[in-house]
Amino acid sequence: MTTPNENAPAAPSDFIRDIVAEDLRSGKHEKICTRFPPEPNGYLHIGHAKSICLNFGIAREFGGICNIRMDDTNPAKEETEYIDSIMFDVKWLIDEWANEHLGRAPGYASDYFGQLYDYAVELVRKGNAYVCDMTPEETDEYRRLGKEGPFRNRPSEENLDLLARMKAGEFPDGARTLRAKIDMSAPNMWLRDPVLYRIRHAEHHQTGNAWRIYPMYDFAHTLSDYIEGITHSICTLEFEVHRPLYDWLLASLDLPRPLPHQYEFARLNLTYTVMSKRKLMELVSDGLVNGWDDPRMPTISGLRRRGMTASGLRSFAYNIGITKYPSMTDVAVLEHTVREEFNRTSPRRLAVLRPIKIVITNYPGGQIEELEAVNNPEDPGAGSRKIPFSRELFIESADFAETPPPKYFRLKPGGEVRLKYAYIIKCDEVVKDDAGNVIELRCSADLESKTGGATSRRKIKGTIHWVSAAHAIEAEVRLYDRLFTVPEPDADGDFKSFVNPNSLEVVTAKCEPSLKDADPALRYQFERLGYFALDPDSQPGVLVLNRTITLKDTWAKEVKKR
RNA sequence: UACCCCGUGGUGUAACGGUAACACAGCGCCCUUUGGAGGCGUUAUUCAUGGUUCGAAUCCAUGCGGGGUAGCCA
Repeated sequence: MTTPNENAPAAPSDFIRDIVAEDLRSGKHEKICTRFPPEPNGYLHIGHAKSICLNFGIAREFGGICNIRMDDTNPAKEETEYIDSIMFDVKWLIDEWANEHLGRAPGYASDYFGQLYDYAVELVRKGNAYVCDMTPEETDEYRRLGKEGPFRNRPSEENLDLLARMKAGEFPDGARTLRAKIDMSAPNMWLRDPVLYRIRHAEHHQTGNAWRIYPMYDFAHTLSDYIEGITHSICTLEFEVHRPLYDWLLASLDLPRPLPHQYEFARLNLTYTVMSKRKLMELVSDGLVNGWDDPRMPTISGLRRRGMTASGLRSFAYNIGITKYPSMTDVAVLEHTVREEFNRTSPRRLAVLRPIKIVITNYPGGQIEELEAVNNPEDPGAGSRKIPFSRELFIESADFAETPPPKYFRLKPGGEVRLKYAYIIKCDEVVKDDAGNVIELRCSADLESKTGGATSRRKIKGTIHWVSAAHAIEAEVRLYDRLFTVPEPDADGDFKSFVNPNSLEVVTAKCEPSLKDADPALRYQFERLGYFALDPDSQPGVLVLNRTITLKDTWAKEVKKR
C-alpha cells in the first residue's frame, strides 16, 4: 500500500500496528478505518502531528482510510478560526503522502447530533439512561460517595418526556442532565452514572441554534466512531479510564457488530517546550510570542513558518515510535531529523549574518570575477552557480579574531584563511575606529590559489564564507533559538518564567545575489551557518528569512567547554 | 485517598521464553575548499526482591518508582 516515491523511512512497528495487523490477519476486520478527532479549540501542535501520522500512517500502510472529524460538542470553547487552521494543517501534513486514504470528507461530530439524540432516546427506552435533576455540586458529591441519586429510578416514560423537553429548550442551563445508568459504586469513576447530555443555550458554529442540549465527549465520540465504522479508535493515555465507558455504551445500545475498539498511546512531550493547548494559548495571549504561528511555537503552523517540512515532521513522528510510556523526547531528535533531510535537499548559498568589511589590497578595484560554486555537494545533480568576487567583501565578524583563542583557525592578524570557492587571503592590517572597534580588515590574496590555480592545493586549515560587498543583497534574517531556557519548563514553577529572552534575534544579512529569486518552497543552507526559509512577510524586493535550524557547530561546543 | 496504566543506557525505541540491539546525545580519532556532511571507534542499559523454567527484559507475586483519572471540558 505504500507509495513508491516516499522518502520518509519505512513504516515502523509498534504495539498498535501489531494489533491492526493481527485483526486483519484473523479476519476480525476486512478494512481498517481510523480517525483523527481534534477539538477546534486551539491550533494543532507537533503532538497532534504524531497522532495524525499514526492514524493516517496506519490507514496508508494497511490499505484503509482515516477520517477527520472535528469533536465539536462544546460550543462555548470552539471557533471556526480553529477549524480552518486545523483543516489546513492536516492537509499540509498528509498531502502527497496519505491524502488518498482520507475517508469521508472532513466533517464534524455535530453532523451526527440527530442520530446521537436518537441513540440517547434508545438508551432511555432500554432503561440504560435517565434524566437527573441534581445540581453539578450534588452530582459530584454523590459520585464521590458512590451514592445513588433520587432521580435514578425515574420511570422510562418520565425520562423520555423530560429529555424531549430538555431538547425543546424548556429548562435553563444546568437544570438537568441525561445520565447513563451504570453503577454508582463502580471503582472506575467514569462508570458512576456519567453525564451524557447537558443543557446549553448556546449558538453552535455548525448547527446554529438548532440544539439546546449538547452531548458529552464520551457519548458523542463513541457513537460517532460507531456511525463512521471506525475499527481502531486511537487516543492518548488520559482516556484509558474512559475505555470501559466506551465499551459500555456500545454494548448497552445492543449495536450490531463490528464494534470499534479504543487503544491508547502516550502523547508527545518535547524538551525545551510546552505542549498543552492551554499553555500555548497563554504564550499567545500574554504576547510572549507573536501568535500561534510564531516560528518558536511547537504548533504545526509555527514549525511550518519556521521552515520545517511536512516530510520532516513525518520522519520525526516515525522516529520517536509509539508506546504507553509517558516519555520526554529530546528536541535534538527533531533537530537531527530536520538537518538530515535538509542536508540532502537544500541548495547551498553564501550569506553573511554579521558582516565585517575586508579589502583585498592586491586585487584590482574595478575587477569582477564570476566564480563557480557547487549547489549541493550531497547531490551532484543540483549543479552549480556563479558568484561574483571583487576587491571589497564582507565576511562573518565571528570569522575574525584579533586575539584568537587556542585552536582558532579562522582569520587572525598575519594569518591565512581560504575564502570558499575563491582565494587564500592573509590579514595584513586591522583598521579601527576612534572607539577601538574593528571596522575593516586589509588583506592580500594569493592570486594563484583559486581552484585550478598553481597554489590551490595549499593546505589551509580554515575556510570561511563571504559575499562581494558591491553585489550583496540585504535580507532581514530572524534567528530563532529554543523558546525556553530549561529542558522541562512545565516541570515546576511558572513555565512562563523560563521563556528564553534570546529566542529571537533579528539581523540584516548580506547575501549572494542569487538569493534575490529565493523560492519559498526551498530551504537554503547558508554555508557554515544553518538552514533558512523564506518567511511569508517577504515581499517583492524585501527578503525576510527564518533560520529553521543551525548547522551542527562543533567549534561553538569547543568554545563553550572553556 | 481510590481506581487504571507504565518502568530496557543520559534520551527515545527494539528484542514477542533462547547472544540485550538501533537512533539521538556525549566522548575520541580520521577526512574535509562548510569546524557542515561523511567514516571509524568508544562510554553506558533490563527498578528491586522472590518465584516458575534447562533458560526470564519477556510469565507470576510482592514491593518501590513514575504517569493518568476522579468537569454538566475534550
